[in-house]
Amino acid sequence: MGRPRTPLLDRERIATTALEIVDERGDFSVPQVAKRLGAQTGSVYHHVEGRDGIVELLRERVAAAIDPATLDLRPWDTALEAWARSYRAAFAAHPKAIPLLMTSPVRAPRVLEQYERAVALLLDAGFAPADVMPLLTALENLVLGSALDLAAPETMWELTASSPTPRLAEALSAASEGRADRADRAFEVGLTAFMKHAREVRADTP
Amino acid sequence: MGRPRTPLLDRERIATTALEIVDERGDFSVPQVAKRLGAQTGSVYHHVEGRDGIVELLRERVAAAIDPATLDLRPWDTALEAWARSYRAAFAAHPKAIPLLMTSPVRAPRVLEQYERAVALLLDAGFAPADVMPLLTALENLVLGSALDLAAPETMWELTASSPTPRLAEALSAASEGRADRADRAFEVGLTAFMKHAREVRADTP
DNA sequence: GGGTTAATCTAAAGGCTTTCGGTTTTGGCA
DNA sequence: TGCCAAAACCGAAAGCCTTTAGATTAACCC
Repeated sequence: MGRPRTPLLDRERIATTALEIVDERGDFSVPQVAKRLGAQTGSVYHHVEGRDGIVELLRERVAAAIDPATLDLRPWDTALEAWARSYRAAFAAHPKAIPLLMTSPVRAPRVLEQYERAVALLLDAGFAPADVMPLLTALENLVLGSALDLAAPETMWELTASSPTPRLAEALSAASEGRADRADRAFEVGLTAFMKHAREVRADTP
Repeated sequence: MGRPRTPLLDRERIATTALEIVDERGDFSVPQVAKRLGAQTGSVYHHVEGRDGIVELLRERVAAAIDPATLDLRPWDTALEAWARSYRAAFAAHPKAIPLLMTSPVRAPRVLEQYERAVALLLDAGFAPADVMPLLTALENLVLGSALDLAAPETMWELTASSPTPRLAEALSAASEGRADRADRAFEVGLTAFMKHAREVRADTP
């Protein structure tokens, strides 16, 4: 009891452990984190703003894997596309964490900076100021929607050949892929559509 | 105590009450539902498969507002676009419920039927069988991603003029809309992009 | 060296989910 | 009509969880 010679806890270790648990079980609790770090439940609250604080830490941790260098690429469309892929890949690396993190968007300073640079990228590329936010928001929606898809269990589309939905079954078997492949292809479709549209919007901007 | 003359609980009333609470507070608990219906907590479990069962009920309830008649429209692109709008509107009607419902997609029979018909719509319109699921999944991602956006609090983009992200602030003020407007416009951007791409895919199909 | 701050523990309140056994009513069937 | 299984509810309890508060000891700064 009392203060230990070498600290047991800090935000870093709490975040790492919580993410570890989430990767394993799809969820976490404060007592679970504490136990794994050899501490008591209450002690965790000295380092973190409650359970929600830990979730926010996880959001930042996962989003830290988004590669900011993608936004240095040129031309603008190459950069934007690479950024979107990196954004999605960051979440795909922790599929079990997605339901926990998706409910509110990432707005850590680290990511806000990237939005700033993405805005600059589009403005400098000649987009009209009023077009920029709707486009970036649509891209974010695409990324997050696809990430959500990645967390959906396979069994959702498990249909027998004799199901009452023969044409759905037909379309599923025509794709003949696992759910990861299907999720990837759907993301590619959405991204292709978005990029094409973005290029047209820019071409139509005086 | 004992069985009451007129039942206090049934799945219908439980779902209605839970949705009511979620619309007010953004979340619900079984004791809250029970109390509002004048019953004890444990009694609820006689009608429903635990708390998760209630969430599934809410998912179905909200998705029931998707208008299946949209899929009767022709030509195919008018139908698909109307369906997507109706799909999103169903969730938009309960913004506070979105975080609770988004974590796994709706796969109630009622909605599965609509997927079946959407598949038929695209196949009959001349799409290649292998293209259908990726397209529909991408559309679903777009709808769910945009719904998620709808649930995000305004404060997320609250930036002062003197923020360290001047160009983001510039783009936000150029749009000069509330968050609901911005979410709507982003959905429109995504939907426009998707529909245009879908038409091209079909045009390229032999 | 002494006082302040930091990190931990113990303890407890209050909420949640879920299960179980008891009690009363209902509805079908002999 | 009378009986009995099933249905619907209550009461209670187990075992989680989140969060707060006070006590205890170590570290740090002057």
